[in-house]
Amino acid sequence: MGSDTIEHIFGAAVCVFAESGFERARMDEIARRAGVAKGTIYYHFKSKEELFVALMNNGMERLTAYLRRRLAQVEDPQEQLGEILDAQVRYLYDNGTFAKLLISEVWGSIERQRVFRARIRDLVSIIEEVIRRGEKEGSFRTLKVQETAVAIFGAISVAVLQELFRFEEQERQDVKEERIPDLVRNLETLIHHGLIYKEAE
Amino acid sequence: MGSDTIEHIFGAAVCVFAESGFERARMDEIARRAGVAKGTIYYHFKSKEELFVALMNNGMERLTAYLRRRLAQVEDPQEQLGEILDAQVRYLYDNGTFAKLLISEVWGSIERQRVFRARIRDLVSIIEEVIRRGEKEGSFRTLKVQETAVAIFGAISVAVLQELFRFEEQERQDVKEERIPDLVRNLETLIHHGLIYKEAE
Amino acid sequence: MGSDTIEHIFGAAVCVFAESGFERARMDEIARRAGVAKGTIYYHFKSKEELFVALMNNGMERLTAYLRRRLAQVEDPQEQLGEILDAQVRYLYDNGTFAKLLISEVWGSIERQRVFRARIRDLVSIIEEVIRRGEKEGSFRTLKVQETAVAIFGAISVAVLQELFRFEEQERQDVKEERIPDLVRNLETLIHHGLIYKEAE
Amino acid sequence: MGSDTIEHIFGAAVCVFAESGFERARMDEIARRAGVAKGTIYYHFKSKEELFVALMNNGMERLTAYLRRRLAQVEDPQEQLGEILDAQVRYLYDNGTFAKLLISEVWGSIERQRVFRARIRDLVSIIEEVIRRGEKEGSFRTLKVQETAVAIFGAISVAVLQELFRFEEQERQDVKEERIPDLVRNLETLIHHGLIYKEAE
DNA sequence: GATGAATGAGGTTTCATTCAT
DNA sequence: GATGAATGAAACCTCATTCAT
Repeated sequence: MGSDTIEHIFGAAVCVFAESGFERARMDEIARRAGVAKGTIYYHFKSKEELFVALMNNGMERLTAYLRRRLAQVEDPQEQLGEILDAQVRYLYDNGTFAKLLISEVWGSIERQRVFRARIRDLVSIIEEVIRRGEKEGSFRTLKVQETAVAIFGAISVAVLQELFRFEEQERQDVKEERIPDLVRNLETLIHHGLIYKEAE
Repeated sequence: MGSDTIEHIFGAAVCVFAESGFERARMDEIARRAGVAKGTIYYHFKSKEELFVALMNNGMERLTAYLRRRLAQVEDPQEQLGEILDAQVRYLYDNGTFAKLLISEVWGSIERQRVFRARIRDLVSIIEEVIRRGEKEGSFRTLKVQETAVAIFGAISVAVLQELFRFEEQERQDVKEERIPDLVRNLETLIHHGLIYKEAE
Repeated sequence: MGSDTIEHIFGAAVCVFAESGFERARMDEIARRAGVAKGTIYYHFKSKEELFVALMNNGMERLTAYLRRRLAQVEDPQEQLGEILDAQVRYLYDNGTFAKLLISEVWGSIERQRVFRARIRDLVSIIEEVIRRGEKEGSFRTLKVQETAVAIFGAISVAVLQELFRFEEQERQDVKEERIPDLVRNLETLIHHGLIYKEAE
Repeated sequence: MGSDTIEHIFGAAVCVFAESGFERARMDEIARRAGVAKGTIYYHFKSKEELFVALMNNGMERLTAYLRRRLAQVEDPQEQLGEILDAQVRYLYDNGTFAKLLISEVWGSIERQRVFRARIRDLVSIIEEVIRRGEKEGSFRTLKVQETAVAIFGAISVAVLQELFRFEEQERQDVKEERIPDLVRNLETLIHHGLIYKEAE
């Protein structure tokens, strides 16, 4: 069936793009792994670039949706921040390929940032909203909302990525259930309360 | 003088690599901007890869040295963390090209992480040392040292990068002196004290 | 009705072939403009080549038929030559797309000349017959019949083509009724009497 | 030597383009026949298109120069027209590959006509000048100058092309010295005096 | 030390054609 | 009769690297 083909292409593409990066990824390899002819990819996507953009949009939309779903489950801003941390760590950990691409291909290139501007906005603004609500409520410190949200996003992403690079695929699955809560707890403490034990004033 | 040639090549290479990324960067373009023939680059560097590695090592060494120098100027761990924040923000802001490469080419690729493992260790361990000292002293919270250091590194890098992408080259110089302190102050508060205004217990 | 489909395909094909030339013409585009699926074209024509040949044969047959019809209306060889001139100019002018293909795809390629040999013969021999009749009657100069016929054919075709390229589609319709007689009159004088005003002897 | 390489590429390109037409001509084949690597062609010419344009400009410039040289040898407009006929027939006959390309690729395509507009103008205007001089002198009939020049150009080109297609390469060389004068004489009579033996009035 | 013409493997993309529905 | 998703051969072009000067 038609939709099946696209699924296969998507599946193969995430892997190959993540393994090799956008430039080094070869359409041949994507086709081979998807079990379709090279031409078939071009029947569905105009170019390598378009395939990549479709893929990343898909991944970012799903991450956004997942974050919003998790967010809806709690009311208190502090708890919401916790949910976001846990959700983002979990999603990036489970979609390691996507995480790599997000950092290396989207975050580090101005052209790509332009292409994905809207989706990045969506993602960052979820964190922003929580920060704003916390501030209004009086439980959060007053900070530059956007800068802070981006920094939090960066802290989580880079931390997860580093973690992913430390273990090989198989090993990762084994330790996953103990590593994720650890990671989340650590980031949560850092972001909630900071490094300094007791505030001076 | 011969060393002059290498300087020119280095200067051109950082720009081109940062503008286009490693893969898309063309040796032709580097040669053109350096004002030398393509063969000359190959006389000094065995390959594109080697040129890139030399370049990044250089940049990371300089960042490391700069951080250490700044660190030596204060004693208190909390102030040291402040110095690191300011130093890293400033260096990445001033070397925007290098910052981009650090995120997109080094941080996001496992092969590159392997190549630069030692330098990354150096960089991250500076933050780690400060955290350990703060903990021992009792003024810092007890956290997973490495994970925290990486998260802080990520928070700073992504925040600066985002900032860099918001302004064009020229404009950047104009607002630099007011933006950097703003950025640093915000990151400092976040990392020192976290988002939550008052600790519950 | 089925024949309707073929009409649509033919109509789209002339346009696309003429706009892009045989090689650059894409079956996709022909199908799109004909309002049918690509497979439908292949249901009716074995290949792109076959579609093209069918198309050109059709056009050449119609030109031949038209020339013969016009020729039958007058008796005198000189008048017949005039009729041919007028008829060929008119037909090529009205079927600009066909005219282009005749020059670029049929006339300029030996393989195509082989394929259309018979039709080209038909076309050229109409002119040849008139020349022969004129010679026999004594009113025409004695010349190499075939070479002369081909030269006349070329003069008319290239002149009309040049004219067609000078005006855009719409504009062409507006000036058509004044340009065609002008063109014909000029060619007629040239071919009937030559450039030289008074023969020496 | 460098210039040698370009000569080889040019030589191979005319042949391949003429044999197969622009679209079907393969760069691989041109490279093979030129005895260079494919990349070498791209080192000297940015694209297939650019190679083709360079080639045709070269050919048209040489034809123009040759026509002007021949023209300068006689004074009388009627003799000049004869020279042009002889020169053009001879050049196209000797450069059959170029002749084919002129008709099929340049003359029959509006895009190409645009690209070569200036060179085509040069070529046609040589004939125009002779016609104008003849008119002024009173020895030539008054006709639309441009249209007439184009028609003459077309008559000659198509006639030569047809002749070229009738003989294979080798055979052509053998009959060349008797065929060219025949062709020229016939065209000369046609264009000088027209088909009609005696003017009626 | 420095040059730049030449290389050729390798990549993306195109598109006529097929075939199961 | 008609469809359109799928194919894969083939073409253009890129560019890191080499080497004779």
